[in-house]
Amino acid sequence: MTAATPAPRRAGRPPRSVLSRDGITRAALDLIASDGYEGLTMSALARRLRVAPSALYNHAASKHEVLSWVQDHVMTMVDFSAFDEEPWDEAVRRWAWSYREVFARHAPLVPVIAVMPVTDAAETLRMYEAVARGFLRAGWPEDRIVPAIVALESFIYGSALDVAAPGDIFDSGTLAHQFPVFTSAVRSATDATGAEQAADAAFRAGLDGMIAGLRLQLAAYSS
Amino acid sequence: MTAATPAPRRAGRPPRSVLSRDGITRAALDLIASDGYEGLTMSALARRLRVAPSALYNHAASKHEVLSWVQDHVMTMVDFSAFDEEPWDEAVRRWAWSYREVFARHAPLVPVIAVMPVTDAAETLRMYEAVARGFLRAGWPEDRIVPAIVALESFIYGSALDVAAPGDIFDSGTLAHQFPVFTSAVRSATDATGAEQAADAAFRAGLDGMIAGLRLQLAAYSS
DNA sequence: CCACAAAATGAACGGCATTCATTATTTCGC
DNA sequence: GCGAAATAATGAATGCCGTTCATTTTGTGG
Repeated sequence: MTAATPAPRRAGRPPRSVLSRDGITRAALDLIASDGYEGLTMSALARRLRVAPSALYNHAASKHEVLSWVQDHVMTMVDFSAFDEEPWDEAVRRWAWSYREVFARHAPLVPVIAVMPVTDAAETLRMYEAVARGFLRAGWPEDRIVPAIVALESFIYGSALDVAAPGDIFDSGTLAHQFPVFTSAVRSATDATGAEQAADAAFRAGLDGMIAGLRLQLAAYSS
Repeated sequence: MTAATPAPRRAGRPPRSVLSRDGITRAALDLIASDGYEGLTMSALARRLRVAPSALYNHAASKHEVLSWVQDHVMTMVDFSAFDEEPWDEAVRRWAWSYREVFARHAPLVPVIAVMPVTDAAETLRMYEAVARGFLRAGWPEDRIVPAIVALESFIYGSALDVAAPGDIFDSGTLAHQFPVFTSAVRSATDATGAEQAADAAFRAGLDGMIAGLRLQLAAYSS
């Protein structure tokens, strides 16, 4: 029984390639799941893949590129199936809640994804195609679809960041007496809903508001 | 004329303190203005203040704390004066546009601020107080004010990130033919408004939508 | 078969935030 | 007014990070 350590690989190209885009992406997601995004380093990634850190650079140009692979995979976790089954309002609502939940668990991706081109991000494009079809079917003018989607996405990204905020983020501390109106509003909000669901309450208010507002715009286009 | 180099400071506490919270914050903002956020390092900050990097840690516990000072100062650039002068709709609109513009120029602060407690952030609290007063005056129930503000802020933060996105972020590249509906929607949107104002169009659509939607909620509370 | 591309190792590199020992100065309690 | 303690600077060192490069081995196309 000496087969425990499988003899460290010598330098030089191995018989069969050890790394691949899919393998790296999977390992990165595993790492994120166990150690979070601060644990996702090129060294840790290489360690998990039983490879020297520099080997990664034969497949990815940079850590940023690895992050873009992760981002595209995370998009597959967003549920947009409601656009095939439900009326527009309800489909948008379900999609947005799913979208926010997924990226709340992947908040560090938000600043990356908001700026990253979708070129070659096939899964991301799959989602946009389904959503755009849903908007078109609901009667949206073609040139208003993308602005509306971007607006919803911006709200979703911002809200995903908000989920990570501590429950007492609005605690004014010693300065409370200088800002009585706001302090009182914070208190009555946390009384109405628990502090831990504050993010949910804000998301619901904003999403329902935006859906209603967009529907008004849609009605205006139709007339 | 040998007074050019003012003799490097010896080790030991100087007669009059060289550093202060305000001075560090100012230097950080200067640095950001000239070199951007990637140029804001503790070394560069120390260099600008003619001080050793380690001296900064007598005043700030970490770079993150410096960032929180910067954030609070940046908040003073947001114009919320409309809440004293205009009806609710218009005040929210002006505030939101100003807020987005400021943080579009400070996008790297967005993930920080969205999670940072406001305790001891006096300028930030000043803004919230004014906004909350505006909502109260417009007839909002006290416990609905904070969720509405958070919803608007989430949208603003997400939109600020969006401003930094490249104009051709939605270019589907070689995969375009697989996603015809979305590709066509992108084209007709960029035809209608220039690519560089895409972010503005989306922000206008979303903001007007959300304001209309929130006004509907307000009307519902009143009845 | 041979040149070249591909894919690994391992040793570097520069930059980063941060810590620590040291030194000099001020401030505060007695 | 004096001594102790807090304060605020220096400068050296630490450890981690992403990344690059020379080298070695293996696969592959002309």
